Amino acid sequence: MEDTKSKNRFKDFLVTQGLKSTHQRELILEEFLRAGSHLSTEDLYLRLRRKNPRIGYATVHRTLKLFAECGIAEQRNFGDGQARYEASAHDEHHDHLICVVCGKIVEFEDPRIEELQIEVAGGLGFSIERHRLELYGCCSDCRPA
Amino acid sequence: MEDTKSKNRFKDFLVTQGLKSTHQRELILEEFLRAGSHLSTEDLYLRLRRKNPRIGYATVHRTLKLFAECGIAEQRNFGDGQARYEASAHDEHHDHLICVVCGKIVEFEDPRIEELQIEVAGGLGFSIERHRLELYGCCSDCRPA
DNA sequence: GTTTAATTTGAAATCCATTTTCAACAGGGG
DNA sequence: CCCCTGTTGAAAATGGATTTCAAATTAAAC
Repeated sequence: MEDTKSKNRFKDFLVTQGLKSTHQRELILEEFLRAGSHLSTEDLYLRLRRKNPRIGYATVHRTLKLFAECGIAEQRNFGDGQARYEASAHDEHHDHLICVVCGKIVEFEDPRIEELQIEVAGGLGFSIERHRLELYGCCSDCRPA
Repeated sequence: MEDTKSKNRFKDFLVTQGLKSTHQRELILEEFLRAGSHLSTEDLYLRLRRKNPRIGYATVHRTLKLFAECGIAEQRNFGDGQARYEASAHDEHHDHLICVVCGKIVEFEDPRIEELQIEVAGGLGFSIERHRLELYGCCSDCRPA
């Protein structure tokens, strides 16, 4: 249950940072974990409003930043001018394939590419800390037969 | 002379699109080609102001979009909240290494990585149109000996 | 349970890069 | 030169992210 893991990690984070556990933070975490990945702040905000109209955009925004800070979420940016968040699977990293027609986002991972990145960077004197790889193209559903 | 090539391409673009060749557009293109790559709109605007105080930000912005449209420039986004533009070398593609300490940006290219990208995407039913690969790390100048 | 000190909330305001508006201006064909 | 159309630039609008601040909530202390 990744959910429980994330919830515990967030609780621990709040405690160690001297922050408080609130109703809103719980609601937001619940909904964040329930909803699929790659949601914008707006997306999550609207989903939450449907169930609890008394929640504020600012709170959703601040809470998502907390999630990122404590490591249970990662911020992404696919160039549409909106930050998106996804629940992070800790040990495994992945990159993204984005369909330019329908907007579908698929995750993938390839150790050979990672390997080459390290090699290339090393050759230029860099040690890599993180990277971003996004492939934009057309998925099979959107390609004319 | 890549410069002449870009200038001609832009001229052709203006003609075929029924757009006009103006003093400002020439100035902006000159300065864009002269200045190094990875400039933000603001950067270029300030450089231009030094020589010609009568040029407007909106014009620089619009003109950079024209450059991108006609293919002599590419828009980049390295996550600092500002779009950057670089002169595009047509036949060759490259990716970026960014030093998280000093902000230095190095370009690189590796056909093996490109190859693998196509392979991986194909396996998931995608045909790639373009991609973005950025490696963030620490350059040799910034690494403690 | 009550008090207290500190954090959190949410509506609204602010920020800031980008984009649009619009009246004055410039290009270039006729 | 004239006219039509595209262009310019100052200013305003936009839109997502972020901050402000008074009121509300939390959790520790009493």
